[in-house]
Amino acid sequence: MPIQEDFSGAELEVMRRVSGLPIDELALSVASNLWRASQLFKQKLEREVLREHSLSFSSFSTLFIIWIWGPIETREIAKSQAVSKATVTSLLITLEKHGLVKRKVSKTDKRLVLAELTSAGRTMIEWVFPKFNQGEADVAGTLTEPEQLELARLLRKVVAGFQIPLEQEVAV
Amino acid sequence: MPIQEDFSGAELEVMRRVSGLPIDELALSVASNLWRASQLFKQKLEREVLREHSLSFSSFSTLFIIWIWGPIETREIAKSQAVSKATVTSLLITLEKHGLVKRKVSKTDKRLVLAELTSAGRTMIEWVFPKFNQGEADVAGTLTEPEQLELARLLRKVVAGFQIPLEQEVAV
DNA sequence: ATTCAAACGTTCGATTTCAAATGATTTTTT
DNA sequence: AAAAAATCATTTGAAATCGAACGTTTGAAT
Repeated sequence: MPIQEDFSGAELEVMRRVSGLPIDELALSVASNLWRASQLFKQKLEREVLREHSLSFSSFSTLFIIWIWGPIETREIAKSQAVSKATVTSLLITLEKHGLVKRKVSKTDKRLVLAELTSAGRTMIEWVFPKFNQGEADVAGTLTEPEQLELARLLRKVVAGFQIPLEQEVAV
Repeated sequence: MPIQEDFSGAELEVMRRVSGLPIDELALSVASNLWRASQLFKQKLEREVLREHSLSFSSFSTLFIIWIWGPIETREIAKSQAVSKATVTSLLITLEKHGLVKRKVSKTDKRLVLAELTSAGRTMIEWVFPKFNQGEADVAGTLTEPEQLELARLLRKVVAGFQIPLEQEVAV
């Protein structure tokens, strides 16, 4: 099976050095390329799009979520971004400091905090998002359109796999 | 074209709200699922495998790279991990504090710093890596083997796309 | 040989990140 | 209704992360 020609040089060397150990090489290959692609993507967008607006990748993502979902609870931001509530607090403080976001306690449940954009925040996201999306298009553009569709489908399936953590064990 | 059924609920709502803007929805879909999958993967491994050994995802990755590549220069760790040199310095300091790694200045070029594992570091990575790989296998296991191969291939192609940044424009 | 430029790792300041602990509020039990 | 448990967001302390600035060392140019 000539799998070598599908590997990058570094990847091949790793495989060579862990061969002999009883490991799942295909899973290693999937995971390491997933991680590497995501990090390169993040860096590209931060450097080419976000830096000039003094936004971090996380700040931008948070701004985007608030833009999409209107006034939204802190805990929902955390869930949608797959980060802790503490992280969201920290991000919102930074965004508030920059005048892009406002926080207010919910009237109906005083434990909840709602986040919404200021007009400066709305201006910012509406200005930056198209450029961000262009960066996404540059990255995805490495693939043909059928390949992009397939990649999205496979990633979606992987993501869905995380959301059924214990059910099967409980069902015993 | 019934693409809806391939979207998750949240993803669909985002698409609905940005429709009307001239954006590349497929690229958005690829990028957001890439990022989400990578973050969920990182969190899963940190919680289920690394936490009990007091290792962060980055610490583990650094340990792994040093394990594979023997004494290795700081700049090469940075490149292979797609992080800045400053980050590597910080990670090596932490790893050194925990007695897992040793640093030494290169004899032939005093600007370079070489990192290598201590015996405690080697014991650690050889103990943790199989468990880490099992976590990778759990994640990849959501897909069939042909799907895993295809996902790895597509991600590898995306990664390769980052390594030819300006050539084409220069060629004009 | 001396100066100049490039490359390297580190330091610095700011932000992001998390788990654990905390304080406030709401819901459930009793 | 009072007490207990659960649920929030925040704070705290530690680490990760980056760009920019810095000092050291090497290589190139004069």
